[in-house]
Amino acid sequence: MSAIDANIPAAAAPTGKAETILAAAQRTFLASGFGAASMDAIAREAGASKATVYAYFASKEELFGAVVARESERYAEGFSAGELDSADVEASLAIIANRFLRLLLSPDVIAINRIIVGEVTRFPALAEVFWQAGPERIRVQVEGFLRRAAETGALDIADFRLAAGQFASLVRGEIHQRTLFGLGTPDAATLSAAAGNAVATFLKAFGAKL
Amino acid sequence: MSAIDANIPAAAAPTGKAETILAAAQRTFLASGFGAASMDAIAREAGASKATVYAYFASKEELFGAVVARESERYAEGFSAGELDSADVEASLAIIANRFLRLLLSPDVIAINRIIVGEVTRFPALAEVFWQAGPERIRVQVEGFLRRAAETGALDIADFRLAAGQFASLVRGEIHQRTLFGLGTPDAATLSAAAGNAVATFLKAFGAKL
DNA sequence: GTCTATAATTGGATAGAC
DNA sequence: GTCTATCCAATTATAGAC
Repeated sequence: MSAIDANIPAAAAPTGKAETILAAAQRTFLASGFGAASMDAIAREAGASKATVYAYFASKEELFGAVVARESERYAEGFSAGELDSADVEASLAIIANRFLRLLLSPDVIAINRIIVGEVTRFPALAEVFWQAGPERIRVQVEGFLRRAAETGALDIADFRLAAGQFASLVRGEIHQRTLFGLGTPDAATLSAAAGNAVATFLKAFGAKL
Repeated sequence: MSAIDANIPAAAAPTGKAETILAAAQRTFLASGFGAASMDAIAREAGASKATVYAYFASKEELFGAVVARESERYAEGFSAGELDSADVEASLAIIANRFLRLLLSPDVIAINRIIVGEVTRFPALAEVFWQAGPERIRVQVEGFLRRAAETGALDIADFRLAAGQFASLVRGEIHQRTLFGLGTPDAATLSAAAGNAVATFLKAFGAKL
């Protein structure tokens, strides 16, 4: 695996019936959204009857919650910045930016992002689950790297928390919004360029002056 | 009106029945989302019968499209950067950042943003309408200001389009995502601080070195 | 636990009177 | 154009057999 792969862990193969149903629900919800996904479709996708689905999950809402919790957990699971070389800041930031962007733009993450934003009025608690499992964990990783890198003298940062957020914002940039809106899927070159531009601007702002 | 007000034009008071229905549909869709808003509720909100609603709009989808188009049009209508003083770059950027952030975080814009993201699979065309009317128009305004400001020698920018996008990303920052996810509403002080932080970092990256 | 069949409700859309 | 009343399809949820 290349260093800039998104490194999203594959979902565990479903073992019991509950897992099968959960996996089917996940595919259906992520593909259609909460409202457009029917329990009929989920049962069909799982190769089970609706009654069986209801034997494991009391309602559509509960099933949805279980899917979101499960998928959120996977979100940032494979995202780390701990092993990166804090001496070579530019290269390490480029790796982080590429990983982050590939994770953010991966179809599953885009899909769950869309659905949570769309249903936040009906399911406010799920957004919190997603936030803690995803964006927050990533920000912590980035902040940790920035602190280590600053110790080598390569970065000049006063507020690490703020800087980590700004780095993430620069990396997300326009391309994340555009993908969320379904306006084209960037190819690998576009994506690497976006990551590079974000790192370049971040270093112009926070790179230590010689 | 203070210089940093979001300056969102109020919707025109509804005149005919069609306008009344459109306005009612807007309130209902923005409050509940597409799926959860029923034609019954919209008719009730408009003080009309469902049959009347269908006399003006052939289907729920068409009505939704009309609402999104109308609301998108209002989005960036009141956002301008044309009158700002390109000599005082920092102050002008602060004004832009504050206007932009207040616009982005206003309840109506957040609501329509959520609903478009949530329904992008079902209504891909609406996202394009929204993008052109909103984010794109704002980026153009920002890019125009950066070009004028660069002529005074206060900014050192190679790619204006990119820089405008990065400025917008820095301003949006974490706070926009958090608000979209319904995780708290920032007060005025938080908001001004966020705008200030974005401008400061942008100028560290692109301010002309003395 | 799992299925088939069905109840109960909701919600999009329309017919027909005025 | 507007209303009341209604149709019909879809969907959530469950009863009852095995």
